[in-house]
Amino acid sequence: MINITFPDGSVKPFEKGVTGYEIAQSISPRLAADVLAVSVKAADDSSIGRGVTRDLTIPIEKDSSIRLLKWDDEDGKEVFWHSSSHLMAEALQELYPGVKFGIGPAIENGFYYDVDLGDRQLTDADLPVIEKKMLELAKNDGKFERTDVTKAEALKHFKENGNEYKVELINDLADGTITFYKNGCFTDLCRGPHLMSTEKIKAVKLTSIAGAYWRGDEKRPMLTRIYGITFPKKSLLDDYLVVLEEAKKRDHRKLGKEMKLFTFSSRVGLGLPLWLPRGAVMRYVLEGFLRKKQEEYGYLPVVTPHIGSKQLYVTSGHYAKYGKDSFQPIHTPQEGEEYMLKPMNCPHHCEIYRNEPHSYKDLPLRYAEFGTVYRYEQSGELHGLTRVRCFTQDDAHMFCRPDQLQTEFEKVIDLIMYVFKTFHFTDYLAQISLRDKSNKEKYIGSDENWEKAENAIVQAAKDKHLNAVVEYGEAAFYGPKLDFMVKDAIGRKWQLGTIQVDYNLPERFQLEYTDADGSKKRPVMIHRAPFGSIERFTAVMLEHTAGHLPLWLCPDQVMVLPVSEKYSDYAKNICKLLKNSEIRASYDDRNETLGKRIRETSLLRIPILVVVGEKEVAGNTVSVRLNGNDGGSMTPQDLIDKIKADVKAELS
RNA sequence: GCCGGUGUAGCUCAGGGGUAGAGCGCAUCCUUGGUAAGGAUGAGGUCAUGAGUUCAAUUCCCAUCACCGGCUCCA
Repeated sequence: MINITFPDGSVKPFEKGVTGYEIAQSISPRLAADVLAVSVKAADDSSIGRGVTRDLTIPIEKDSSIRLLKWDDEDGKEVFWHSSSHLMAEALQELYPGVKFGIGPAIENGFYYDVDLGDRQLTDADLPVIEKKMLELAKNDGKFERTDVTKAEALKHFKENGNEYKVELINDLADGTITFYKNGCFTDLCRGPHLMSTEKIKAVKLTSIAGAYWRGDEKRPMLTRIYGITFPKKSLLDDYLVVLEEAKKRDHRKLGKEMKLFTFSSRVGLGLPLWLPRGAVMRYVLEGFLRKKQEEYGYLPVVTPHIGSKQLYVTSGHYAKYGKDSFQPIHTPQEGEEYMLKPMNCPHHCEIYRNEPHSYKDLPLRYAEFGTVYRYEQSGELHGLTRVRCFTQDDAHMFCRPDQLQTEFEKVIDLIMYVFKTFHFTDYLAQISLRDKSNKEKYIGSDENWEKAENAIVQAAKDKHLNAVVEYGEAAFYGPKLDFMVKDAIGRKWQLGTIQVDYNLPERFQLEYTDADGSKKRPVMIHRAPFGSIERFTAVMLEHTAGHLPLWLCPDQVMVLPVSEKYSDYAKNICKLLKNSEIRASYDDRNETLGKRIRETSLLRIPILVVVGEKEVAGNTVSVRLNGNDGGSMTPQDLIDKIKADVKAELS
């Protein structure tokens, strides 16, 4: 007998070799019907992990803690979707004989499979056909059969059916750990785990077709990637489709149009946003918000030009690394002169540092600038305001002594946390990017400095109780970094805030300070941007709020509507009164019905609506509507006080 | 840059081998309104661009460009 420990801490004895499925059956038939996989952690396993997800049919041989995974469990969903990708592969194999398979994993919302269909091209019209086939195959209750094979057997199998992609994958594997899974007539190289059978898959939606390079390498063949999602119940699919529709309504490109914030023009050029008056006002408010906070944190404002001589970027090293993929140099009437649009602000800030000699007592120096930069992003990568060719970084560079690095870093984390808290970005991902230690020659700077910087970041994150993930090999070539990612409406992650340590530029620009003993030392540089860029931040914020910006940030905080033209003058006066108190207000006395003007104000997402008519004029009051709800009647001064108080509360 | 899709009025979209439609928006007029669309009239389009097939192309074919979904990239 062995002891099985359940998540609630209870322990039950079972026969040695009992399967997860049998355990579920012993508890209840309902559980046995719902369970998808089992997470097992042997009692003698001292590793930190939560256990290994396994097939329900694999015998458990030792005392273990287990979790029976159902649909509600993220791990359960992963198994479900992974098995779904095999089901799709089976359908593809039946529909398109000779298809070759790459990889087919579960992803955050569903799964995909990369396939090589030879000369055949799939279009959206083929997706329903594949969906139908999948459901048909699923109904046949296709069991997943697991077999252990040797590397030689595995290679033989895939060489025989001519699948060079799987052969390549197997060649990278160690012998002895290879498993095959078979469902219906489809056999795949796969580590598993899988469902017991495909019959649990009751609803299928294939969402899109895309090209994807084999193994993510743009020099290798491009496979067809088919994305899909499946559910154990039809109603769950319907719910999901509704959520997707809702998410599309929050798309910042749509909101930007509706709220008249920004636009694009092909005549101006690709990826070059045009900020409309309302967007520009919002942008100024956003900048002011950060400018004020940065002043508290001891930042010094600087302003630098939008271009710099080519020599500047040769010095910084960016020309050699990125020159040919950038906007190309600007040639002037003067022979031999070349200028470049600035792709980043740091070289300019380094030159500001060099303007005068510095003492160790002056440091840290923090130069801040809303610096507009120009980057020639690949055309296929441009995306609304999240990826553009001209954008404004809320940039700052700290020049500090090595012993100040960690403190400075922590202060930046504080600032970024303040920004995220103000915008209610609670669901962010913090990622520490460190060196790939097996490949140190890729990085610039001494081993010792890297160690110090990496430790400082890890320690700072720990001190600030950041729940950060560590990624090795993701560091920039010049230093490690800490990035903050926030998801958009449909779950794509975008990097917003970033803090990067840099040993490279101080070296290249020969930056120095004089230490206490009179010797010349090299400062460490920190790049940081809490928003990342105003453009991307605006995009993500719009999607988060569905366009309902916080009151302090709204381009128009108040719209004053006279009931009829008779009360226009009163409306104008109210508007003026609000403006005198630095409240952003407009009035709309167009020849339209009140109902219509209210509707348009709502579509612009102006939060406070003031209606004035006969009653209000008589009593010198305003009738207030707040985000669509009746806010009652009050004096203009009461309204001003209320707005001031609300704004203050939002920013506290 | 690569793979797939889309491109019709300012916006959202319908249509289809015989040179175009709706709603919203815009303009003018009527209406002077009480909390999410008042009424009438009118102006707007080289049907993305360029070649080709055809008696005839906005429609079919090809190329280019832009946008959308991915991939690669992202100082």
